[in-house]
Amino acid sequence: MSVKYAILGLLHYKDMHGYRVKEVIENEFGFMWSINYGQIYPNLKQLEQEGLVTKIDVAQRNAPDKKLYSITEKGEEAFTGWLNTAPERGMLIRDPFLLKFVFFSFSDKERALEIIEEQIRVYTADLSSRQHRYDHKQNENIHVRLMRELGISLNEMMLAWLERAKTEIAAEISSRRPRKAGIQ
Amino acid sequence: MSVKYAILGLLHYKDMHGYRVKEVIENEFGFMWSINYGQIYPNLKQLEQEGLVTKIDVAQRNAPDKKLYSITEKGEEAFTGWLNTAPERGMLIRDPFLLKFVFFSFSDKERALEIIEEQIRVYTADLSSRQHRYDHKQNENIHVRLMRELGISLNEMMLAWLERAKTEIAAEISSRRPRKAGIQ
DNA sequence: CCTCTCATGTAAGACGTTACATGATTCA
DNA sequence: TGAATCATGTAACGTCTTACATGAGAGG
Repeated sequence: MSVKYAILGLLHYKDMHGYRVKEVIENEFGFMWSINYGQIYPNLKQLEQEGLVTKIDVAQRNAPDKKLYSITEKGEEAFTGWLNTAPERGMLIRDPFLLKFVFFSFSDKERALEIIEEQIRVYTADLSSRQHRYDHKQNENIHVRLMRELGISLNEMMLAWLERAKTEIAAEISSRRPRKAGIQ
Repeated sequence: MSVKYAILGLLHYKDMHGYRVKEVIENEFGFMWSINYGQIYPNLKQLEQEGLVTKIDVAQRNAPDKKLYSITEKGEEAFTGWLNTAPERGMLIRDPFLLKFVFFSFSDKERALEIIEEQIRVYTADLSSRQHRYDHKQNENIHVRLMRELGISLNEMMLAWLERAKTEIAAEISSRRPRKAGIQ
């Protein structure tokens, strides 16, 4: 949907080839975006056909040739237009863990707790890598810095919530008061 | 990907028809899931073919007929198997606003602030409707209650972050120290 | 020698969204 | 009369993921 504009935005910042685009998106937008070559290369081709970017082949000595893309004036206009428009739809979180979580009342409680603990480990690792990245890169650009802070806040909030969930669910197990499950 | 299991999970809780499935998903998983009939009806058909659910037609007097689906034993097994398996991939947030946000260093600062303010209004409205739902529904099921709390926490965190972002960006504008933009 | 990184691509399939079609009843 | 709610569905179109294919150079 907006992969196109994400690429355009990166090319607006500097010329890049497809491989680098993926790298930057993974490093910078990794917590909110996933991308793969099956999206990048066809999109770059399409952007070129639409006249929003141009391509030059660059030969390299000790690495494969690459195709450097630059944004055109028409591309700049498209990008600016998109940027100044209010975003279409709101945030969507897709997390297979959260979906399972809602149904944990129907599952073996001990197994549910195990999965929660696994998840805590995952988020803890995520948080420390984000923290590390935040501390060890210069956060010169205010927007990029704020985004990194958001990633950290999100992670911290999830962890706090998971710990609370774990405690409450564990308490329910030990007090053995099976209640009727009820969604809505 | 797991729409199938979401439906199975709801049918595990009680018999439902497609229309109701959508309603429940929107109300309960609304902040992490979006769904439409184009997904539900074909999925129900497929689940039936796989023998995971069965269907009965129910005639109604003052409303159109409906097709009530029930989970089968095979369906229960499939659901339990899925539930006890560690979730595949991690959380993915898709938010067109956040994507724009990263690029706001390239945009007209005043316009960027306007968009941020719009976003604050959106999240404020979201929060109060979630708060309202939390206060006015019985939260008998611990997992459903915890999920609602997560939604509220998420909302509060986003608002706090947006307010901070707004203040910092406004401060930058008034101090007029244009810095070089830099992603990584 | 084997694996990693660099680099570009395609094809098939899964998944999701939008828009349309139908039609009765209820409520203002 | 018109809109909203209840209810089911499909077709077309987009988007995303997975898996494959290719190949050179660097480093252990």
